[in-house]
Amino acid sequence: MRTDYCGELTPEDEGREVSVCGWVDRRREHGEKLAFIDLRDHTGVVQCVVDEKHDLRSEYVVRITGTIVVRPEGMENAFLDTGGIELRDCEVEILNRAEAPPFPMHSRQDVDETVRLRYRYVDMRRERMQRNLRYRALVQSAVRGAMEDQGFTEIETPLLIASTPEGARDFVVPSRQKPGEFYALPQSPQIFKQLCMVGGMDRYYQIAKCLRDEDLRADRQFEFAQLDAEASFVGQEEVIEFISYAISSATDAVRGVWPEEMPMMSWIDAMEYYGTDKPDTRFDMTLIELTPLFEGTEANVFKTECVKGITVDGGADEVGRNRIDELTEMCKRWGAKGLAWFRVGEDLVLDGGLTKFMTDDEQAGLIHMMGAKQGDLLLLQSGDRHLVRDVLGRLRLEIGKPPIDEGLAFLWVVDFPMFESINDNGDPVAAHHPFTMPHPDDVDYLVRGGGESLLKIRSQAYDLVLNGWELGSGSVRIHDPEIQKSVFAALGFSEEEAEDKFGFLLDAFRYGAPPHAGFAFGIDRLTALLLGEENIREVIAFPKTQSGSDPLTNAPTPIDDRHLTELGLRTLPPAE
RNA sequence: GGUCCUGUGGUGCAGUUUGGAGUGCACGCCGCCCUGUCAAGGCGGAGGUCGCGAGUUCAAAUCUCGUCAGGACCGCCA
Repeated sequence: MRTDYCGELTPEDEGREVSVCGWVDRRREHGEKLAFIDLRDHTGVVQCVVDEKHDLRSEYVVRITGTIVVRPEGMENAFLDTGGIELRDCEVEILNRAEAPPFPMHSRQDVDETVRLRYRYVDMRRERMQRNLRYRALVQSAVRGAMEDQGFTEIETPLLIASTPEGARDFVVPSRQKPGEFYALPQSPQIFKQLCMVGGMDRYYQIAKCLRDEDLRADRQFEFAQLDAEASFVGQEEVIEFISYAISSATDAVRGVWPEEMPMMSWIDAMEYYGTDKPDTRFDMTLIELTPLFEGTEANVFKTECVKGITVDGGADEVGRNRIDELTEMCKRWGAKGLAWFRVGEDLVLDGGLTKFMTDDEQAGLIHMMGAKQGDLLLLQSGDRHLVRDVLGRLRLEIGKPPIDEGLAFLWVVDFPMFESINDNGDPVAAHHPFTMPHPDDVDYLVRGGGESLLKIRSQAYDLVLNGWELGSGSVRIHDPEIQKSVFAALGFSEEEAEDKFGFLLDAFRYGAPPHAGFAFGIDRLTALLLGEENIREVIAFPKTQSGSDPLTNAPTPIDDRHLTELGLRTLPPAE
């Protein structure tokens, strides 16, 4: 049926009779005896000269047979890859007619996303989705290749698994054979990959679909793909090497450049200097510690646990009063009391409502510590340390964040704490999952009811960040059942609870578990960022909307009563 | 659960602040003309419950309330 692809024809094909198949991209008619038909397939577009009567319309599916001719001088189209040639003496065979597409096929204007998703099969023909989905495939293949190179074996893990109460909300599947009982869809293959390590598979990987029933965002869908990996007899350093290699291969496949070595930063530095555990290191504007400067100050605003500030270069003029008010409102929404600001004027004189409460030394010290120069704007937060970091971190992004497609800044964040806080029952809240190995120097703090000292425990957990997005995370796992028991105990699980939820894992660890460590990163997020897309829906063939529905298939849909009965289910009227 | 933004022929927008006849622009679509165009060109035409529902008003795309859909974000996502 087809001898060649449209986009691959060149002047070297001159004289060949070829058959190409595809969709009518555009037609330019010059009376009954001459028409130019641009025929499009997934490789590109080629101009076909049709000089007989025909009835071709946009998006008709056709096969065109003709002879390749180098275009006459002056008729070339420099904007088209095949612009040097055309098909002559064309015979047109209409394989299928088509209605006019519901939106323009060219990418020069944005189209409402609901309409694109409703007609995704048409949208997919357009350049953007063709490019994105093909690059996504390149990412996956590069990642697979990199893992295979490093001795990893692909193993599939089940989709229908037991529900675990930890972590995100599970998607649940009713059991027909055991009415009233349910499977859960995996939030990640975490437990299975650890079992593979006990099973002597040595190095496992999988591009796994994971499902979490939590609200959707630009970087979150119900279901997403991750490169999931685990290796035996290795620690953090090796895992970071494995994953860096896979990520670099993917970056090379898409961007054509192998990234420089990926820098590392401790979790505590990320929090203190960037106010977040996923810093966007493409720009500076770091959080500067000012607490010592205001020790013993008379200014009430700064009589707090922590004072930090950021410097906006040239912000004194660029950031107007209205904008400052706007930023202040944002800070309040984020939980702050307000926003302290100072403009640095001529001779480094500070201008701002709070200067009258500050001594000359404090003002001079502020300028010095902030590294400020004339024309800068200084923004300060004071209060509880967690809040100061958080608010300033958000403010920093609000003011300085570059467009998502500008540059690539990978960053490994290491030395996460084991527990992120103590809840109202006095139990610690795990920062990562409860199979994470504590830092060897900190194991002694790991006691039930340890209170605040538990927060000092570092874990051997690490994240990979790209342009301020969390790409993925991993850890060295606990392989010693005794340590695992004390972590469960510290978390406030009773022996029975631990046995009930994870007994099979603890059992497995008794039969010779090797030391092991692993990682997982999101394929959707990586692909989106590599392609400069700010939304993972753009790299997913059939994504859901923010409210979790699919405009194409209308999922989710009700199921009929007979089906419900078979599953032993009954629906309740919607809650008030 | 919450905050904010958007909804106007098939598509993208303007019109809404300050109420006065479905008004306009670009693309697309349909018909006719056109033998070298390539985002072809020329002439003509069709196409609308201004998301939906209530309210205010002599009068609502425009103001108010509610609701639905989409999006960004907060919460949530071990």
